[in-house]
Amino acid sequence: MGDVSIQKVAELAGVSTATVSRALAGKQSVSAQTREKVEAAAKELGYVVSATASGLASGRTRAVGIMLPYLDRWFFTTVMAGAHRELTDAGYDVTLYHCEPHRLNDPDGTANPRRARLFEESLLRRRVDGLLLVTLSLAPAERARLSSLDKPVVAIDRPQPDVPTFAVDNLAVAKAAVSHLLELGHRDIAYVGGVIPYDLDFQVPVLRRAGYDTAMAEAGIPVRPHWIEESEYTSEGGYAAARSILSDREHRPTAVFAASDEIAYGVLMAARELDLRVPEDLSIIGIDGHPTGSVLGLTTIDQHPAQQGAVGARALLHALEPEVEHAPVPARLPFELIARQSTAAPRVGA
Amino acid sequence: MGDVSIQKVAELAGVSTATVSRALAGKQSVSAQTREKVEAAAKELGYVVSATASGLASGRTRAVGIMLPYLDRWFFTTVMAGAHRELTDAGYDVTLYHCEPHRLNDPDGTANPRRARLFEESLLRRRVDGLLLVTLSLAPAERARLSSLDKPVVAIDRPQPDVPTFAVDNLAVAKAAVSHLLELGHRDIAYVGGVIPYDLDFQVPVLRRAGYDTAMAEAGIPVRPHWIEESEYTSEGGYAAARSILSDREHRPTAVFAASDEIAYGVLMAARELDLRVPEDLSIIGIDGHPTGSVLGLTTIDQHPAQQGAVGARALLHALEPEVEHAPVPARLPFELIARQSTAAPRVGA
DNA sequence: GTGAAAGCGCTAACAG
DNA sequence: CTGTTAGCGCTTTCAC
Repeated sequence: MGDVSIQKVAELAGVSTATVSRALAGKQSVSAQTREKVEAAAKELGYVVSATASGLASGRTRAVGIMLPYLDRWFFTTVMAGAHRELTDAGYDVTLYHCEPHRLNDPDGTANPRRARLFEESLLRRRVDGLLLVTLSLAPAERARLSSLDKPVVAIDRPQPDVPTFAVDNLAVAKAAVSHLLELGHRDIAYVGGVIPYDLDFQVPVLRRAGYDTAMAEAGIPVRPHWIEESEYTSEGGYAAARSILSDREHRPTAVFAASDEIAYGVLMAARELDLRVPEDLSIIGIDGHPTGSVLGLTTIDQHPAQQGAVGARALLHALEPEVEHAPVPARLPFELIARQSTAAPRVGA
Repeated sequence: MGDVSIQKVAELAGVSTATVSRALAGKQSVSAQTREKVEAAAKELGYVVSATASGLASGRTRAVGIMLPYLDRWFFTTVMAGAHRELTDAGYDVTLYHCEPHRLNDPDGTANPRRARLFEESLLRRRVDGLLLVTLSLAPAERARLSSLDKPVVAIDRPQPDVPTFAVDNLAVAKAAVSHLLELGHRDIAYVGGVIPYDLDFQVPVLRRAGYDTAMAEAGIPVRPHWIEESEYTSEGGYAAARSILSDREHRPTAVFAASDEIAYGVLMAARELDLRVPEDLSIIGIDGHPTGSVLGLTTIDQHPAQQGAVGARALLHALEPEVEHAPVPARLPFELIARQSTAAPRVGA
């Protein structure tokens, strides 16, 4: 096992290796009868084509790379899982590239040897036919490397110059979150979100913040600077930011819009520590659709990350196999308000 | 770029392709002078060896596979992240295999086409030099397939016959959790844990449960059957189980040992809904070291999953390159009690 | 529709 | 220490 070559299959089927190759690749130019013989022989011998040999001869590896800034964070791995399924269902193997996030003090990522090695070595080994970039910001030199590879690339969640990108409308997502609070009757709404080290171009934070600003402006509500707090995308960050916002008893908001569910968890805990009841004293809404939110009762906007991954994967498959019919790729990714117990109308006179 | 072959490097360096190959592979049998020339030429041309060509010629792909039952759950992806870093630092690429968990009604996994395809196709393409199994239970036929591959395999967190396995001492982990509660003075301790679909052999649940039983027995405390509740390893499962245990006001425990942090979150919420204060009315301890626990104030036993992944990866590297000196592999994986706010001494007369 | 033959780009003896 | 020579196992013209 593992030592069954195409040669053996050819002998057993009584045809040439060329024909075995064609038959097993599903090429049209093989008679039904021959195809059957070949398939039977392959099955009997337990033959499966060698990835390396096939790759060398054809120039196609039947593998794609998924590149992520974090390998252990829910949002990213959920996108990855969605993409992985789509890709493996289409017969591709998946190679995982960890592109460590930029540091703010190293915007080019050039000072990060792992990141440099990824672009200067790993990718150049040409182990994959295409690449899926998840929430990544690339430096110009890195983009140049990618395009020198001359392979299809698709980005998810963060636009890249010259790369087809699929993302939810982050502005609309943020506006929807704030609108939910406004419709409940809130006017004093704080925002916690913001700075992420990997976020070189600050796309998502900027858009979410912009959605907040826009929705508030449209509602004719002036925003108190004190109500806007920066936070990393973690519970700890949200906690610290919320402590700051909520500690001013005079001008305490009645609601908080957190730019992620993880941040919202931190806000939830800060509120509890300050003996603020949720939602009676404070409404909280997050963004993402993180599973723990269901048991914490967090209202959120689910952006269906697995589906985002699947959509990106499908787009890549289209590029990889233009001739094959693939499931269609939606242009706009959907999101969905999930109202739970952390939001309600503000108490009158609060 | 991407079209730079070893030939070009050889010409530029004025040596044969064989020498280029040797020099770049770091073989000893190359003069320092030649090596420098070759490296300079390779660098100038931006040459990186082709993974497929090298793999076909040498029989070694310089890639390893990581196989996981879940691609979107914190514990598994954190193990994966730890392994990934170790592997890429050693120059290997990582291919990700998703081995969908067994269903209880399909213990062999034979009715799952994706899983079948993984073992009957993907792995047989021999894209990787070795395999890391994370928390996986394999059917006999699947194990047979693996060993027919004749490649090194290392398992993490769940023993496989004939496969070197690295895992924390789950019995000791569970005993440590219960001991923590006992030392605080609790005697009425409930257990929530248990059934997982993928857990064919029920290793982890069984061991954690056994740890609970043992610790309780050693303390001479009889266990109330009502205090043992099965749960999936999710917040929802923990919530449901806790509602059941805590609803009996007569025989309510003063502490709950949850077999995972996610379960513990559910217990936390159930307690809150029943107006039980934590830890005054109820102490809760989980297992894992999940990050949200820090902000929720959950006492837990951190089992350092990233480190588990790293250790497994290192063991695999040892097997892959016996000649190379690798970082040592600890025999026993460490764990650590992290006491936070969810545990305290029971109230007197509670 | 099928076979023969020529590589794909590299590595690994084998000489020297 | 280095070059020559065979392949690795498959795919793909090019004939027929």
